Amino acid sequence: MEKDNETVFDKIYNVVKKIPKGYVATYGQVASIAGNKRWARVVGYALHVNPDPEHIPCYRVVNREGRISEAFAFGGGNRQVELLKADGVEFVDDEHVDMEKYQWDMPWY
DNA sequence: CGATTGACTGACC
DNA sequence: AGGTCAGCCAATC
Repeated sequence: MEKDNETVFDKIYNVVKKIPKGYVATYGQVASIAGNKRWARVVGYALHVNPDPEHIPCYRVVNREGRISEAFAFGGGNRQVELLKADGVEFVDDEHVDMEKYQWDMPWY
């Protein structure tokens, strides 16, 4: 059933793809769903390699502060903020997302 | 195979 | 309140 050939990265990608539009998730959140909360670093690394940016909305993944990492720059710095706004996500600051309202509450988990 | 890195988090000062 | 240190895990060189 589960393919052992899949790495943690693939699991993380799968979780990121599951993030509903209009919501954001934290690295620790994604890591927790992927398998272990301690994979927060791995999640960051996984998105860093980001083999499929078109299918992996990495811009919906933010750090625990609700802010997008500077290293994102996978499309142009603050560009991710614009994408999140387009999804209906509100910002408390130019770089901080309103986690209280838009953080993924994963209803099926 | 061993050492280093990394888009994080939490705790401590 | 804000900055710094250490810990965690997997992938890469």
